[in-house]
Amino acid sequence: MDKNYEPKSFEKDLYNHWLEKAYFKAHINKNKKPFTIIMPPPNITSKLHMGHAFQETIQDIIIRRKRMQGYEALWLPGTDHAAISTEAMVVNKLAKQGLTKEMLGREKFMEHIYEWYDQYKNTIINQFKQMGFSCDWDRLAFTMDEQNCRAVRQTFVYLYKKGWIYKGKRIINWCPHCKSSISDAEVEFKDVASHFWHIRYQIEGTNDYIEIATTRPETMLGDTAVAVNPNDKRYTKLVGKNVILPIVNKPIPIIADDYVEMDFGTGMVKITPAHDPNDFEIGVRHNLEVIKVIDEEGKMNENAGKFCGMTREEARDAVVEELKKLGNLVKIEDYSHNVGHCERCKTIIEPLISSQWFVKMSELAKPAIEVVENNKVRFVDEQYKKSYLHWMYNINDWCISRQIWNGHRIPIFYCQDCGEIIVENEDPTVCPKCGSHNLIQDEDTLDTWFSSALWPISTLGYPDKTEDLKYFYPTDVMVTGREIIYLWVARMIFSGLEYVGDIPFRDIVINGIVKDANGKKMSKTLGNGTDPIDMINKYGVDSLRFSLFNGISINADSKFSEKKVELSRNFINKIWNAGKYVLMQIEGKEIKSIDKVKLSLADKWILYGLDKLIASVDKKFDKYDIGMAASELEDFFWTKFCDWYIEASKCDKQTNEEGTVATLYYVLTALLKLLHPFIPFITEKIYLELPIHDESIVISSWPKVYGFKRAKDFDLLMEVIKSIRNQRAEKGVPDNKKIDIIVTENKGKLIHNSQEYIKRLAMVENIVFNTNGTKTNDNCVNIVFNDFEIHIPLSSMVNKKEELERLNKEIEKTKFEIDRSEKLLSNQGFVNKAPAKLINEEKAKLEKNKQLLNNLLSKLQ
RNA sequence: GGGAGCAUAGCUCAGUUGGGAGAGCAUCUGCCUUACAAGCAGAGGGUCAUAGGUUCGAGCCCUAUUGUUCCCACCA
Repeated sequence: MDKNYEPKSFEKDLYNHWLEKAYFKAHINKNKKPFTIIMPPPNITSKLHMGHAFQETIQDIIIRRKRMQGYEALWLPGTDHAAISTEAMVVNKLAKQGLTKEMLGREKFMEHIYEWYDQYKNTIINQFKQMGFSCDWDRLAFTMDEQNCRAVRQTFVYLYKKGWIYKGKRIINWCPHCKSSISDAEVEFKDVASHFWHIRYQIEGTNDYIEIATTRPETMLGDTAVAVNPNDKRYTKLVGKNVILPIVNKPIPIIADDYVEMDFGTGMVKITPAHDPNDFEIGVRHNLEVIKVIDEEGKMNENAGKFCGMTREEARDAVVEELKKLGNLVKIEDYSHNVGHCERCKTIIEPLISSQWFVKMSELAKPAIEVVENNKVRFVDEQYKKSYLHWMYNINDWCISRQIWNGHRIPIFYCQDCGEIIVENEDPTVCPKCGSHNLIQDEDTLDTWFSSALWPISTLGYPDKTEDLKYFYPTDVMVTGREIIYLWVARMIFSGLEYVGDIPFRDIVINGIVKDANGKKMSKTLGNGTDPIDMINKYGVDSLRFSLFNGISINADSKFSEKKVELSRNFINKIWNAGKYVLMQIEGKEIKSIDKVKLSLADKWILYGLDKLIASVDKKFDKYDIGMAASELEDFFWTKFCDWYIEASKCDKQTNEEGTVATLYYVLTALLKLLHPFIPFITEKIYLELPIHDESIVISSWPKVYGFKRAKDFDLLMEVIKSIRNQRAEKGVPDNKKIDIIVTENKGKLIHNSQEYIKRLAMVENIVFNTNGTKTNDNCVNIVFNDFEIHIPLSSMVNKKEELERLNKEIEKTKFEIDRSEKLLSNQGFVNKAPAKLINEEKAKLEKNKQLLNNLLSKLQ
């Protein structure tokens, strides 16, 4: 092995080797249980960011352990076509060349889209490979590939024929500048300073007026009602009457609807069903006429009368002027409120009414609620179960049509001659009703989530009933972000249940967000993100991976900092050096089985500790508590294995080399395996250097608890060593100066048998045993244990007064402990109600401390 | 506006079914001890956000308050 840890020198080669050996490929194997993770597909054109690095590594860690545990482990990767954002990027690119979608036409435009995909598709995949992800790359899927197209088509046809897809009206977010509908997610709400215009409406047939307040006076031209809260006593009498809509001079009804808040504005809301989503809903409930007054360019249309042709902004001023002239404007108030803007061009969104396709949700939701309620599908973090169920109970029908060209085109064909609607698995060429060939396909595409919803089944072969589906499905765990529980997770659940009759996954792990060092979300616009590739180039993949997990909870948000990567690199460097040392020790030696050798105190201690570690790490893994598993492994490797065991083994190897070699090999091998899911490269690198090893750590077996006996004595010995070290430091003895100690051993032979450990680890030159009861207190620091005493003659440094003070402090501490135990044990409530185990422990402590106190007091004489 | 999470050492966070407050970093001290100075050894540092309650016993359970983060909705 090289002297220094240089990750770049081996990471790439190891990964390529793993690929060549096909370790990540999963096959149907009836002798093994499958374990399956389907990767949430990243946007095909995206670049690796910390979010990916984190979320994907979680899956890699889980799947690598399962593979080692002997499961047929499948991690199936894929990419998403991200219809809207890709279309936007391509439109922008074309705009720079002076081109628009419309100029090119649908077919040519789609060619540009696919060119774009081809250009970028390998970036993210190659970066995933650089991260060491153990996916079965031969199964790489794409939400627009042939398999997914068939799955989408057949699902659509199935739902349509079942009557669960229908056309309905809905308000969409329309960007008058981009001339496109945009999704809710692409609407940016910004606080805008504006006004509240108070307008009075005459009540029909009276001289009474009501007053409403609005931020959008220009939409009043399309008003078809005024609404009040049904519980608003001020207005109860007015409900059912009409008011005269000013300017338009038309009677519109006053209706009652819960949506209206009594104490906001005047408690009266003008209702414009064509230009406001909430008003639209109210319109549906009350059967109101829908009058569109603004067109797709953001201009007033013919329904706006004399305002026709004005922009929204011009019309607003003109309407206000007109109201003023008519005497209907009561007052203008300053007001700032949230207004939706187009994320890309910053134009104010115009909500417009339009025809959209919907999926009826009521029937699909039922089983999807049931499986989560009864934990067949389990949110590992229970808090999400509640919000999932709440959303599902109140689910709205799903609007699946999008007015863009990129994506799965809606497979609905219209006969231009007889109006027949044709929905089949194959594109029709002739109308089955009238025989016409004059057919056109719906212009819209499907919501990207329509194909994503099928992801766990389509990637395994759906709509065909494949062997893969039978073997690998339902998958085991889905790891994803909390912002897409509704958009994606929920839809995968009802899709799996409806289309293949089973849940898509058993466990759902919702991972947190990796934020910057200040706790801010990493974002492109803020420029506070760290490129994972930079970290890899500087510190290596393992360091980055470990830094993302060490000590964090994967369900909580975490803070990333380069410092953490550096610290992880330090740990991995420690592994490198420890590996180097162990290899030096065991090189050329016969490595005997651990049950065939004589074990030293230290050997027994580390082996017992390893057993406990394995059990604990397994428990944490099974709870998906992998961040804690990582830090426990680090602590064991560094503190117990390196700082204590390896140092102690330097004594043992003189007298019991066979045991030391066997233990070093056994423990290091197990630790490398336990660490492998987190840091695959260094663990493989060292593993392959071991004199005895399997073909690769990737496919080696996960460590199991052996059943070693506890070695209590070494724990006591550590206390002894620590107390000597402590006294040396307290008295200012530098580490390079060896000292002599005197030991009085009243009971047992622990110290007698452990002299080499003490000498080496506490920097002691000579140990003298005080066998004849000589008084050794003078000029000594006396460390008192139950069975023995350590006297450290530090004549030049020990001040008798100081030593007396130190002893008194020890005595006080022990007295305090005794007092505490006695109080507790005389408390009837405690004795009656506390568990027996605890009471016995307390009694034992009390006895021990009483004896210790006697020993200490004797030192004062 | 609705819902959820978090609040523990200067910083980042652990703290399993309630049973004596933990780690790492940072700080201070001493060491180049032949795997490792990207290291080794030692030390100091906390009214567990606040106020109540349940209990023999509360960082942990209950209630309220404050601060903070996120999700959903976007309000005329």
